[in-house]
Amino acid sequence: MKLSKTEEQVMQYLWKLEKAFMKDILTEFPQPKPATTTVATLLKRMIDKGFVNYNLYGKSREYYPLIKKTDYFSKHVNGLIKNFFNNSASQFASFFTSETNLSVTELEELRKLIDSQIKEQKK
Amino acid sequence: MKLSKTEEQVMQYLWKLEKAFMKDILTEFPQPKPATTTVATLLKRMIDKGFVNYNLYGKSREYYPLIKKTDYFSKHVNGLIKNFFNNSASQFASFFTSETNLSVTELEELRKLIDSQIKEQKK
DNA sequence: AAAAAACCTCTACACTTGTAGAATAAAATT
DNA sequence: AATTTTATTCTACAAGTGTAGAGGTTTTTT
Repeated sequence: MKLSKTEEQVMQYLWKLEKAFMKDILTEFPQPKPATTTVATLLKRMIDKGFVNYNLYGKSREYYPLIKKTDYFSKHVNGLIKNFFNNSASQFASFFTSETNLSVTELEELRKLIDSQIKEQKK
Repeated sequence: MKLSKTEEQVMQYLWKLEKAFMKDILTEFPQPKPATTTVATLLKRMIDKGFVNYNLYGKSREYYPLIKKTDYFSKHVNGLIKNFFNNSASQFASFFTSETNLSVTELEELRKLIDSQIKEQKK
């Protein structure tokens, strides 16, 4: 099961806030804010899909994500990789470095990261 | 305008084949193949969306993509980056290296690529 | 030429998504 | 306590998607 674009947006807020009441979520939305009922519908759907749950405090619900952002995201990226690069992450990586416009600084940072990854894995 | 998941699949075949008659596209699909009419519908929608066009050879159409895979893909990835990493490609990159499981060899390859990118940009 | 296969458009239909009003209940404010 | 605000569920509806049949035309095969 997958979240739709807008549901993903709500998810982002939940990941950011960790726990949130309806009100908090609405606060996060930029103008023009959607109707409360819209967000309520989304949350309900997300609960149905198993991505969100809530705790009851008295009678108000404090919503929280059931999946970690990184987990959700890896699945996402892996789907992308599978879809576009015949499942080759390295092919994707090479595409990525050449096609997104990272600055030299960012590239150097990235190289540093890769180096530490390599060291990590060689252990 | 965006392609749906299945349309993307057809697009993949078109990118691979470069040009293709209906028959060629159907051949690409793994079992169980969709009905011809299904693919026809998809192609029509893709034409409407402006992603595909065709040449007439006698009375049969040879379909071809109007957008390059890399172009389509960068848009895609950039959307992803915007969505998940507040528009920071480097943040995405760092996530990417740590969360996808690239082997040491692949990482080293990637580092090589980055190095040449850096050189490229410093010119 | 007759039959079979291929292909295109139209139509259809169920499911998902974006969006929100109506109705209701509960909570907060005056 | 009365009013206003907030939250929740139901209902709704248009647009998009996955899937394919019916009908018509063309091309290929027998």
